[in-house]
Amino acid sequence: MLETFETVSKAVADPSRARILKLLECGELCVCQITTLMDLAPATISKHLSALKAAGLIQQRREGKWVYYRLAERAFNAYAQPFLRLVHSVLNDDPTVLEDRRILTLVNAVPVQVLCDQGRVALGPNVQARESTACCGGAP
Amino acid sequence: MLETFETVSKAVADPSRARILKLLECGELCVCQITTLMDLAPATISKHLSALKAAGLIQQRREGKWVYYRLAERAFNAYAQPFLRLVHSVLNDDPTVLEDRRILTLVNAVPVQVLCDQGRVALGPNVQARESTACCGGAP
DNA sequence: CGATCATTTCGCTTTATAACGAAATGATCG
DNA sequence: CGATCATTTCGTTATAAAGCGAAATGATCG
Repeated sequence: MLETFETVSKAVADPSRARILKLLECGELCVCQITTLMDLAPATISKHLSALKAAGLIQQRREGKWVYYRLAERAFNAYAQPFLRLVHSVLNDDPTVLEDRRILTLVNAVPVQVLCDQGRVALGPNVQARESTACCGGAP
Repeated sequence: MLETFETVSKAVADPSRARILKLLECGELCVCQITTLMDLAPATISKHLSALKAAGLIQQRREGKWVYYRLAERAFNAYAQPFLRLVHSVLNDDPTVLEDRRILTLVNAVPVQVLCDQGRVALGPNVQARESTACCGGAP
């Protein structure tokens, strides 16, 4: 029991995974969509999703070439739903989460196939690399 | 915000710290009581308490030679109370937590001064080292 | 049925965390 | 006001976790 609690709480207690959970609150996403959104390597995202799934926080579904993840609907253990409810109730005005959701609207406007082929470029000029907020107007 | 969420969730997502929180649900305890209960080095307990305090989950109070810790009553950040409520609602029939609470009754029956002097010995024969459940009837 | 391609696993490096003993701190109480 | 002693900090070690690139997997669709 304590062990399961540890698995679930540790799964939540990582910023990248918390961001993924907040994204999935808006609806299911496939791996390449999440990868593009978070600007991390596919291997990294896959490992995060694996941790969230092992914790019973998310579930997967295959459709064609893509694997879609969504928040868990059934209670796989005693802790998953309580943690999901907690996460749902917080971070809703966090800047990172808000920015993620802004980009999410751009992602949803692009066919998944295009996203897999082109990555971030497919999102157009409204999206830069994550930390480049000040790089263009910076000192010469 | 995400950073604070990380601090609080990471503080909760450790079995030792979760056990401490469950103990403090029963009332405040001083460091040497917690040290005896958990059978860990004072330095280790102190660090855990420091992490819980930095997360706004507990607060401290000095009385004489001892420092007492209790669950936080005020909301030091947006996440502490939600996490405390979650923890309060779970793990209540976890074997480790139940055993901790059993030993807690023994601890509360002993003056703090005696506990500081003698450690676990002060609790009498009903308490062994943590992992010795099967050591006495084991193979020769 | 074989090539393609999204996803996952593997191997590795870097960074973070838990635990301890020893030394430092700092409040109490002779 | 100095000794004592509970607690904290420091320094270290060992284990765990995050991230990536490269290779493996496995489902799809020519």
